[in-house]
Amino acid sequence: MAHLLLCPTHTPKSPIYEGSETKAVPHLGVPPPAVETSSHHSSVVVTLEDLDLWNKFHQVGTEMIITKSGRRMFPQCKIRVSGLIPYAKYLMLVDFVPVDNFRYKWNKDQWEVAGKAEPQLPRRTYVHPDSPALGSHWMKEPISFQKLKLTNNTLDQQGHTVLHSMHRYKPRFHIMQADDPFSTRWSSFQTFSFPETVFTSVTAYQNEKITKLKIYNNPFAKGFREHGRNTRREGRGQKNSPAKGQKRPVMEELKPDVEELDLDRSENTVVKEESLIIPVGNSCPFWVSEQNSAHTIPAQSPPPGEHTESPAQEQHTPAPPSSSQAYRSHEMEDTALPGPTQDVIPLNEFRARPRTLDLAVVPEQDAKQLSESFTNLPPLSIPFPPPQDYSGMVDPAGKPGLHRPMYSPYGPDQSLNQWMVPPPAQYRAVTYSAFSTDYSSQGASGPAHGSMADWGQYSLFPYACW
DNA sequence: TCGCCTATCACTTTTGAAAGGA
DNA sequence: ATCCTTTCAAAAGTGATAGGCG
Repeated sequence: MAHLLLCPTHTPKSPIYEGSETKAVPHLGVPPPAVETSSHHSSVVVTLEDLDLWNKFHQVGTEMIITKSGRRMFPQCKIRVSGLIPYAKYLMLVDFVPVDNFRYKWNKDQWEVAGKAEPQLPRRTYVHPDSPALGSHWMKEPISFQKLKLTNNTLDQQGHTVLHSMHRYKPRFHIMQADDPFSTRWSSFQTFSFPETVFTSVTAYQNEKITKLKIYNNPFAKGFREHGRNTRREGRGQKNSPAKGQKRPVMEELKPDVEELDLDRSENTVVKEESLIIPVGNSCPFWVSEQNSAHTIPAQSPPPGEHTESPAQEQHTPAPPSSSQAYRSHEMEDTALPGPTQDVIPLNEFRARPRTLDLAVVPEQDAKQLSESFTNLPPLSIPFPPPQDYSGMVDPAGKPGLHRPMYSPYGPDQSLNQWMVPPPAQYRAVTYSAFSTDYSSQGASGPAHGSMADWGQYSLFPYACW
């Protein structure tokens, strides 16, 4: 199985966002050693499991089904972690951030921008049910977020991650050192994301290639794979949906194409090979990099069907660790809180502004870039306002026991001692209002964001879900 | 009419309790 | 009595599709 090693504080060039459709991420036979230097920087390394599978999906344009009742992700969010302190306890969290500020539609076998994104929903952070656990536990085997579910039900009370359909998102993995859930140590908070895991949320598959990939890689779809269209369906009318007439070929028709896609199921479950290791340095304030790189790398991924030009190809090769935003991580150092009006967050000040991190660094710039890369797109009425969020909001479902303040970094002691400790394997939605006090000003990540208020409520973990 | 969403279907895998054996 | 393995039913998950809704 291929691994993608990701180290904090380095942000190598993204292989992803620009039309990686036809280009595989290069697999390096001998991964470069993970770099760790100064003592105050973490040596935590995060590897994305099933990288080959993720790459296959990413090359086509990953779609994730979201349903009212909640749907698991496929491929799964699964990471391997190393470099943790074996006897320290950590929380493992996942949340999802929009990649850009657009709503998409599937038209003529490709994704197009359909308009401005919906206002962001209160973000939920999924907490791995094993949390908190010792570093040795997390490093023992890959960490699977198998039970994480995505939903489009804004009133969801199950603690599932609520997303908008037809939007693009990216999961972020957070590692937070915490001796117990009530004493979170912000100095050990780190965030990782993988460009390969960007996906478009849909309520029904749009791209048939994705459908094929899912069917041929997901064991739960075996029935469809082996029997093709159900007998029941054979008798049904032939109405096409949801993309009427453009997709839903029967399985017999799918097979050849599936082979064309070079699907190798065994590879996805057995093959393990180091393909790309991103060493981590210490000098790269990821946030700065992320911001500054926005002018060279569109913040949003292009339509999966779109090819990009030379920049995209460059991104498929291992780049100098400090040259990119894509493989970013966020580390919070145990330093003083930054001033509330800063636009750029030095790494060592991340502690105070964790939630501005991965947020779609989009608005106007993106709109421009998008219009360039989507040559076939109709004129967009841009600029679009930046993403919106509602930090510190309670669970919209209003389930009394499920959302509670989790921590308050700006409290007297910043001890973050309000983590809830649910029983393992149990969902629990929790809200917190970290940074809400001054976040409105922090949220503005650059001049492109005209409205501070829009960014102002962006929270990292509005609430967590167990 | 179009685009998106949802309930339902038939199937499979996963899960966990119960039973049995060492 | 404890631990391990096996069995099996229930639960959960899958994509496809008809039909609803705005």
